[in-house]
Amino acid sequence: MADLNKLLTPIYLNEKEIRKIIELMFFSYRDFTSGPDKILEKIKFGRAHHRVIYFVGKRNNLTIKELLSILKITKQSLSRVLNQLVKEKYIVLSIGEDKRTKKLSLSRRGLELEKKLSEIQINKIFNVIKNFNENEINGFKKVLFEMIDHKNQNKFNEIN
Amino acid sequence: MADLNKLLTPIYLNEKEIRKIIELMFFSYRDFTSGPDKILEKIKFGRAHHRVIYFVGKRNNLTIKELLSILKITKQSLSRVLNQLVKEKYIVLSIGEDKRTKKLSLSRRGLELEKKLSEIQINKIFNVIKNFNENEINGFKKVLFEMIDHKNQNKFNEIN
DNA sequence: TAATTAAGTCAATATGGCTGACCTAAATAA
DNA sequence: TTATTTAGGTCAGCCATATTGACTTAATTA
Repeated sequence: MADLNKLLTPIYLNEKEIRKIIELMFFSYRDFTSGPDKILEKIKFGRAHHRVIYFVGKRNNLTIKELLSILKITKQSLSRVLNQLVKEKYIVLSIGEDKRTKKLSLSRRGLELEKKLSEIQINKIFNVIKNFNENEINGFKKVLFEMIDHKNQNKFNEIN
Repeated sequence: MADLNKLLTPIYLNEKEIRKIIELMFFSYRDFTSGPDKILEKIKFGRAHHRVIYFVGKRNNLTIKELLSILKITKQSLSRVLNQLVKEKYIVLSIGEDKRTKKLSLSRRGLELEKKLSEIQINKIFNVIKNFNENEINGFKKVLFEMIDHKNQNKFNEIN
């Protein structure tokens, strides 16, 4: 059975090859986030601040609830980060039509920081994928998408 | 110029499309690590323990220095995690030919945990990529590889 | 009017990083 | 042979990010 498996399984489905993917995920994600991390450090922010700025920048007038459902962290965790961003005027709050809700948006200052941080990642991705053909890039995106838990794939689709 | 760019830039190199990749990286990495995280939680370990177990399992008789150069964390950070793994008998230390060095290897217990944790990620990847053709999978791997900082790509090649 | 929802807050806890300072023992270079 | 470098260890303190649990307020909805 094990031998039959070896005969019938294409090489790219071997455990050894799959383990390479595990490592590629680790190394690439680490280096993918390291650029923004360095800038954030200077202004005493962390990766969590970047995420908030990123998604607020993407969807202006996001409510806290929506943001929590994207980030999937507790409101207590978000609270610390968000309060800092509001206090330091990167993010502006306003009250929604439903007066229980609050809408988040980037200030000019916040938008500047968002640009600065995302630019690094955008450039990195651009410089990588420009050397690949459309099929390869689509393969990359489709595989990554399928690596997202089924229940969370909707979230990606919702915001895009 | 901006208009010319729009005319000449393929759609998959647009900022909007690249931002999707940023999000795919975030969501996929989060869900990729969530499986092992749940198991680790039960035995009061974290993701850092998984990494150590993973790379020691991959390369038996790894030295501390080599492990540090893969993980790129400080020895003080590694120390806490590693001491726990040794104390709880997941990892065994022995002295190298160069008597200043120590070699790390997994105990039977450690190997069992490694299997249990990696199995989740291996199965997840297997179940995703089995539905893709070889070109798409290669595209995926090649793009991920190129997302690794140049200076760190060697590290991936060394261990593979 | 009662129940639910959105948001906020206080407190305690855990994990995973970091810097800096300092130590030991072994290997290597001058 | 002595001096330097290297591998590893340790103590202390700090910071960021996350968690759980308990409780509050105000607005909406049943």
